[in-house]
Amino acid sequence: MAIEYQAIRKEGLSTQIANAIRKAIVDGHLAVEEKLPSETELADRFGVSRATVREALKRLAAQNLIRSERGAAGGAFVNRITWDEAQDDLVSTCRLLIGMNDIPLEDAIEARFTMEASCLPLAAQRRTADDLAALRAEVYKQRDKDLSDEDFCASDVRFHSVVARASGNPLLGFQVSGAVEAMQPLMNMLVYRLRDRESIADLHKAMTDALEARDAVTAQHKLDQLAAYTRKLADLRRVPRDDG
Amino acid sequence: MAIEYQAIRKEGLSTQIANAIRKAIVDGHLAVEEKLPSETELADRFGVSRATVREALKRLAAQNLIRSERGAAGGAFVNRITWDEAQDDLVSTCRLLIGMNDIPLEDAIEARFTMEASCLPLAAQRRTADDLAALRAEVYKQRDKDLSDEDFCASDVRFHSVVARASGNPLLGFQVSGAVEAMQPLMNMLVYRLRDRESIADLHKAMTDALEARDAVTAQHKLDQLAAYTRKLADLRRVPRDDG
DNA sequence: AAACAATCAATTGTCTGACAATTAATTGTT
DNA sequence: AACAATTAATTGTCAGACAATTGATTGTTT
Repeated sequence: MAIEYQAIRKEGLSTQIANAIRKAIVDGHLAVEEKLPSETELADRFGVSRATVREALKRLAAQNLIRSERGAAGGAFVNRITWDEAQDDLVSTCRLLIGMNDIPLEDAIEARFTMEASCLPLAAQRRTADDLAALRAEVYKQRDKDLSDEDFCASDVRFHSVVARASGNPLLGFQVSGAVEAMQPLMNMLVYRLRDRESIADLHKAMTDALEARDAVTAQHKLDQLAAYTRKLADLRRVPRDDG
Repeated sequence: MAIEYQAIRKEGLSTQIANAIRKAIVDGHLAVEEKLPSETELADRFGVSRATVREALKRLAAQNLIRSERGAAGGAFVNRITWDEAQDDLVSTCRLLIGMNDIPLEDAIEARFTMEASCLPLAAQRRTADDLAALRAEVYKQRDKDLSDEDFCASDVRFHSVVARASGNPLLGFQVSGAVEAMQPLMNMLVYRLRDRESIADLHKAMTDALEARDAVTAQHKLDQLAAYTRKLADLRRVPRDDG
């Protein structure tokens, strides 16, 4: 007779407990802002020590699923995940992926501009007056000749994040602006001469004008030019290999 | 004289330690696969107890930044983050965001098809024979009349994930196929009649043919039809409100 | 010498019990 | 009624112990 292999648990207790609670949250058995039982009670229920429960809770806290508050009315509460927090996570994960997996600069540029382009038609339709104002504010900053390269780059990233969010679709804005911001460290490696900055700011202004006129085709055209310009800068930056 | 407010530490020790180690990893001071000091040594260095160090390590492990191995040559090692793991995280975060923030079905559909569309031109250029084979395999499954609604839906999701990754850009494929997969629970709420399934499979086949012919325009056209079809199903599914 | 078994040592996983810190609620005092 | 002190519940941290795992070492047998 064949042996019935029990589903052996290689995972430690704290991992199992974390997974159990995570499942409860994801499946909606624990509502947002609901309070979990106290650590001592969880320990009793799961039949483990408090230290083990705490390690499980720390895991969940690291994923922003819960937060712990001290005091008499304290405890662990289910977090409402916000777009901003989630985007921060996405950005830092993307940056790690790029850093650890030797993503070529060209691939990153391609991904970023491809995704941004997909937002343009929607942004042209739905951009608000606030969006336009935010875009113009960034363009204004970019014309400042005393701006450091890093600040210029940060402004550039903000500009394109606003474009992504101007699509009016939070899900789309979250992912695309995340992709744009994830690229910031790579963009910081580029060197902008004064003429480059002027050209880029000009393109940004033209793009803003096109969005104001709800002219998606022109906006797309300007974005293509920006992509080409960025690729050119990336090529220039490339150090010649010393394969002697 | 103005009081010099010390940077008060509301964060607990374990959080601070986790952040310190995370920074070391992100900044590259700890290389991939490098071994961290043992828990006891970390506890000594930071001047805290082993339990506190362990909670910090659990946080990092929850973010896939490190893993812990037992045994003589064990310890905590810096993880190489893989695209698949990162995508799993992205998908589960997206699903939580959608669930907790009452994203309308239409917004989710719009985001998903918008992002997928941005991959199409690249996919038409770069699709491999393997990609085409994978696409055709899914279409074949979708023609099976005995398939459950859930399995049909899962195949549909896999089909579009392959399209996203056929763009040949890992960064783009990661984000777009993540977006597609994040939608699966929502798509599972749709009801497919037999005729719907046939129409969808037909569109999938036509899209595959277009990609094979490197015809991005036709592929885009078919994707637009799929989007329209999905929107129609979503509309039908909507239960009439009983606002009596 | 090679193969195998037993032991050892390092490390993480878990438990127990204790105390500190924080904070809401309660109680007491004016 | 307003304010102060106490209390109770809860998380945060600590110290020390033992179990479980696993690579390395050592010893034994063939």
